[in-house]
Amino acid sequence: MSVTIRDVAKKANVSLGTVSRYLNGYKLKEANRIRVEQAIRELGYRENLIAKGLKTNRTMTIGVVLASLTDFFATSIITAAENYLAGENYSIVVCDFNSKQENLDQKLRFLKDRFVDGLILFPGSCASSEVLQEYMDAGIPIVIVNDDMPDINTDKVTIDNSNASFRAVEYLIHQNHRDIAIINGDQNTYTGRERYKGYLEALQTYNIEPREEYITYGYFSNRGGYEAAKKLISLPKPPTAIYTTNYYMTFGAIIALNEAKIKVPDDISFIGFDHFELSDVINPPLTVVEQPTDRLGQLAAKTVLRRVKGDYSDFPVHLRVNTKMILKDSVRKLK
Amino acid sequence: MSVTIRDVAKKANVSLGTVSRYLNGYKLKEANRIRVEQAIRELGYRENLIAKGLKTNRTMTIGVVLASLTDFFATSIITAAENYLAGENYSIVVCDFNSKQENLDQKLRFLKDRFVDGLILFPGSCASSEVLQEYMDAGIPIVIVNDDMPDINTDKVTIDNSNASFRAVEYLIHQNHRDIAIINGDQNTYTGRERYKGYLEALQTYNIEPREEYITYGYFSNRGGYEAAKKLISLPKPPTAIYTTNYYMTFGAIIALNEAKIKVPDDISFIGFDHFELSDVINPPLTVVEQPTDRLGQLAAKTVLRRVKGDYSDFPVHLRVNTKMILKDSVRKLK
DNA sequence: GAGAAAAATTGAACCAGTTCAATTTTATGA
DNA sequence: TCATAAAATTGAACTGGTTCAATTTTTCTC
Repeated sequence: MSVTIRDVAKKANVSLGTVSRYLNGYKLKEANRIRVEQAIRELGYRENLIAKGLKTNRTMTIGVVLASLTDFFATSIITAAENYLAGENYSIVVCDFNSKQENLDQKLRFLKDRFVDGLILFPGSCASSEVLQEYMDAGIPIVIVNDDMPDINTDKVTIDNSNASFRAVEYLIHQNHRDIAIINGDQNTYTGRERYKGYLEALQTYNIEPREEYITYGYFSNRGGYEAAKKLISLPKPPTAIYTTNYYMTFGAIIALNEAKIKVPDDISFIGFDHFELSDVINPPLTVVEQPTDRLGQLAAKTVLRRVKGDYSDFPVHLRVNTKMILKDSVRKLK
Repeated sequence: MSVTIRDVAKKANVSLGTVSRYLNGYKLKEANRIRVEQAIRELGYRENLIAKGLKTNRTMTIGVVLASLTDFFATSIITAAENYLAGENYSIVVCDFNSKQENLDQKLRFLKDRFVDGLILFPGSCASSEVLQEYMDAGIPIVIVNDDMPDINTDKVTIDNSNASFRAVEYLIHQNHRDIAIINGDQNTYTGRERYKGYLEALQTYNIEPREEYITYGYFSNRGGYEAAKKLISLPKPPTAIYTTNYYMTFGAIIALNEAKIKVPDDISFIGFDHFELSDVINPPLTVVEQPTDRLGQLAAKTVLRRVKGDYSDFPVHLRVNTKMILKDSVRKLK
């Protein structure tokens, strides 16, 4: 049926070992090389990755596990990772665990049974899993994206979340804002805590006392952002600036401001999170903290591949990449 | 190193053929079954899918190819498909072709080299590919989601796009609207054309002459929807109702209306497309056409698996599922 | 309890590669 | 030209399953 290495060997009049060596990049005698190449071409030979995997225990496959495939931030990162990996002839097997701990365990085992060579994990709000230890024991590298999981001693790739907040709030302070509100994400998550931390640090650095009523929670959801913003603008003394710490909350908050006919930046200044298409559509264009999803994805992919190939020189590494502030027109400089 | 079927056979004191038969669901003599089960348990044996695949040419893997992993609609469908497939012990290998024809070919070949057992394809605006014919020749089933590809004779799963538009527009007509505008998607795509078609059919059915200036194009993008809406509301005689034919355009249009301080539904009625979280946040809540992404995903998965398992009884089938209209408060009944 | 039919089991051969000890070929040097 | 070292090649054995013809065991019948 299909063309095998033996067919190529016969046609090229060499042994199958020679063909195998050719395919794996070893040098052949010039004359043999030419005949092998010609045989491959003429027979239309294609490598059988399954057979290869059986002996080598390599499937050229990286597992990707995330809470939800509909999470724009995660899929942006995965896109970048997939592109990089495909260039290296690796494919990704994706599993979604629907934010449920028991699913996470199950999916991790599922992928392990499929002999993924490495794992890129977006834990979201899920705790660690004993299955991860099995990966480590089996020597399957894991890269955790944008989360910490302190009990798993492995590589991590994150944005510098607290620094992102710090710089956003610092920018507001430099524009003479003092009454700066934050719409926080879920404090049970690493990113949620870190982004809050940066906010507090910035205030502290500039000797501004944090005010409890300016610290709100949107739990990383659309509706949460909407409600938090509503609450903030109905305070007796509303803040002069709002900083939201994720895309969905940014979006919800903007809708709330629009609805209440509050003008940005005239009535209130605003810094959002994540820079997608929609920032162009909202008026005025928003000043936002942009997450370098491309770089995150590439870094995650590169790191996991480095481990797969046996380079553990800097293990475990925590790579932090900086966010970028995109200055647009949603922040007013106060007198 | 790892526990094989031979280890199990030795421990259970049967031949490896017997263990293999047990694993594949054949009946054993009671006593043997018990010993095999015990051996499997005690040794912690796990099936090696790679080895299995080598002989059976089955990888228990379905390839998924789409334009962009960040497309919410597609990923919603994929989530549902993935859940169903995982339940059947299949995994999905995902490739993103970044809306480029040459990438599509390359990714399709990439997956074929990985011996996917079937393919779920979201062609988006891409044309057919010769590689698809190779799949068909190799007997690898293909299910196309929400697109047509007339030159590929295979299964399709779509929503009933033209009917979705028809019913939305009909609903507006029943609320006594006559000046109904549409914000169309890209007419180079199947969904774009079909949704436009349903609009025209509804007008025709109720003897309403379509007006050229009410037929606008947003090309399925945020910004496109925004600009089309702006154009519509600045017409000398603006429409009394706007119907948008995709999520991103709905979003863009709403921003444009908000910005222009046009009240929905007092000044203009509105029907959007796709029902996500954000409909809850926008005020007033939008009447929308909801796409049953869960059902689409399940159907696509079920169909491809049926083919994988050799059931070609109704091949090729075009499954059309109906959209659902969610009535909220964005349409006003005219006198 | 013998003989025949049915059911269950066995294990060598196979899938398409890799690997490596043994062998052959080529290159080097005096 | 020959001995030797270095490089290239060979092919059997292996990876962990499945398959199926041959064999063994069990069941059934009289």
